[in-house]
Amino acid sequence: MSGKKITISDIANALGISKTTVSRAISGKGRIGSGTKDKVMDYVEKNNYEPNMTAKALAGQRHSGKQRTYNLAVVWPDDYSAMEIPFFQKLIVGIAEIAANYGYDIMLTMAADDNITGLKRIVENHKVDGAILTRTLVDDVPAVYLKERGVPFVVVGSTNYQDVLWIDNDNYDACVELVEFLLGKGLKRLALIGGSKNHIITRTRFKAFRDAHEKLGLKIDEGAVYLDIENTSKLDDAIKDILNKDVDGIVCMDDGFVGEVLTKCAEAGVRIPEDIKIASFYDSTFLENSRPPVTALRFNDRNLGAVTASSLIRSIEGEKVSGQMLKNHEIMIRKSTETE
Amino acid sequence: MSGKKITISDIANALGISKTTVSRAISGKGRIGSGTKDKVMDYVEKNNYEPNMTAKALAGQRHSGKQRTYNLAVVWPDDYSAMEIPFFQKLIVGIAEIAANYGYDIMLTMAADDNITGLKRIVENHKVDGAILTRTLVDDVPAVYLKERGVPFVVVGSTNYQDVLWIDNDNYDACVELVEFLLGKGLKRLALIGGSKNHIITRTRFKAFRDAHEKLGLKIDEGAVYLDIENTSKLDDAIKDILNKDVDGIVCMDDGFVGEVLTKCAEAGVRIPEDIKIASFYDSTFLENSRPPVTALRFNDRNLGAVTASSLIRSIEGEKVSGQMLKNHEIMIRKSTETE
DNA sequence: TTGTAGGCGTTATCAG
DNA sequence: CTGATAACGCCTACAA
Repeated sequence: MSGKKITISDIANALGISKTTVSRAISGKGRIGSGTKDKVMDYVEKNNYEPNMTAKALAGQRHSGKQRTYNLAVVWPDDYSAMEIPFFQKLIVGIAEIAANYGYDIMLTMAADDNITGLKRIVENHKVDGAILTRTLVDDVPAVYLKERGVPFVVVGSTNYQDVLWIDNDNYDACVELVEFLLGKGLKRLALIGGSKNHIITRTRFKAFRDAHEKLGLKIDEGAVYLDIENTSKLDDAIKDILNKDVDGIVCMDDGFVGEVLTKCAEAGVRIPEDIKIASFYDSTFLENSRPPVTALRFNDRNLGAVTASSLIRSIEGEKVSGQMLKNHEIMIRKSTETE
Repeated sequence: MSGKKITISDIANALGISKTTVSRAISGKGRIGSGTKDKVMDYVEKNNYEPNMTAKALAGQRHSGKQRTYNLAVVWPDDYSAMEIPFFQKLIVGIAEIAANYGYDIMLTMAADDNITGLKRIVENHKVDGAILTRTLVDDVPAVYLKERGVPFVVVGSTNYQDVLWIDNDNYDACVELVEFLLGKGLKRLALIGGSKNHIITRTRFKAFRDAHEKLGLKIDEGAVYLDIENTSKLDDAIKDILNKDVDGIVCMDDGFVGEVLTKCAEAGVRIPEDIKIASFYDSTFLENSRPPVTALRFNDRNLGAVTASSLIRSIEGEKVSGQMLKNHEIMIRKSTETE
């Protein structure tokens, strides 16, 4: 248990060879005898040597001309509602895990829709090599800034901007599937509750909702679509409206809406699932344990984070990578949509 | 608009002085003639020189102690259960907000109980000026490491270690209050469900649970105390046990346990609050919206983060600061503990 | 296949 | 008040 940091010089001395050889053994570059290489790797393992990224970056500066920090920025939305969503938390765990494998560390910063001073400070002080935007916007100030500035970045979610690297779950397909599932149960009048239309995800989900109807030759009831629901009072109004409307199902775009819906239904004496079915486009433990448990789409957010991080890093290191859609959803069918 | 970065050597050459002098002019350290200093600063302005943080960090590595990165490390627990808890997310929002005010940025890293390689990498590469540990452990590997290493740090929560700066909510007082509230309603046989005994918070809560009983001249039923509940199957076993035991109330240490408890009670035909009352030592929107809503302790986590950050920064900047207990809890009384 | 030497940009030490 | 110089840990021509 050495509290001390071990360097390639230490290794070189211990093994009676030169720093160069050690460097080569570790980086894998240059010709080197497999015997010596094994010896070095062995020592590295036993004394758990960790390369000093700062020195690496400084040395690399000469040849690449570029300043490297081995840090990635992760940008979180700053609105209150996002704080309740475990999505961002899971995402960052996936990001951090992969980043660590590549020797990168994570800088976290918040950004409100138009306030990106935190991101700016980090970028302009050269504290990061690239950035991950964890939410895409229709009018995406952070993305525009990073692009202008020439900073490599990836967005999590789909985007309308050109030449922006993105990684997304197949939200569209998943939502279509879930709505088809509901319609297949014979439901005919579905209400929809969702958040800000400035979030791309809201538009994607809405489109999926509509398309699923059309696919089955049905039409949605525009009057039962409630978007831009961003606080409790708007939500309460929407729910009250819905309950007066003779719908047979309520689809929530996020798990955050569901609690209030369940509460209000119970207060109004509306039984779930007998009178109205409920489903959510995003799952959480809350929906799993609510009474009744609520049908929802589950994605692998941690994996999404992992893929995002590796894409960004590869892109930073000069590789040509392109956007991709991850297929990894699952419909968690629960009591809230049961038919007898 | 030269696309090239300019270094202190460039400045030195251009001005016909030495690198040392330039360095001094820029850092403000050491004696220097105001005339030369002005010349340098002038040149710096005109050619917008930007210091190379990487080189700074590397150089600082030797005379370790003085270099400033204006970064703080925030260490998150890496276990699966923590990912579901909004506490850490709220905490970091508070931290980031205050840090930004002081010009600091946040580096986020995960640490399992004994695996602190991420933290080590950050510290040994001199990427941060200090650290915040968001969970305290009985056997606290990260804290010991930082202390040995001489890195300023603050822990969120109480700790058994000496000379460690800590900031905590008044969990003990709050828990005592809640239990007294329950006992005051005439409940006599309370069960308790909690997580790992290696977490200080678990011990604190348990002690409060016991002390509240003693204060009223009552004794707890040791057989109805279930700790180290760390996965669903253990939880299910515990609940089954409890329901066979003729208790009149169940106290959960965290909101995460409550969902399962409600579900199992419903399945067993046990009515809340008529047959059994339920309360939680930690609140969340889940408890607010569950059926029935569950009585719980609410803390201001964001504020806790803010105070933590400002304590750390002041400590980094040489001020003498000491641990403190924040008084900011509230008992959210809800239907799950109603008496008719 | 391996070693030597010099440099990446900055700061601190020690002379002038 | 200022200037050489030696580190910080790593990388890579260029030699051997």
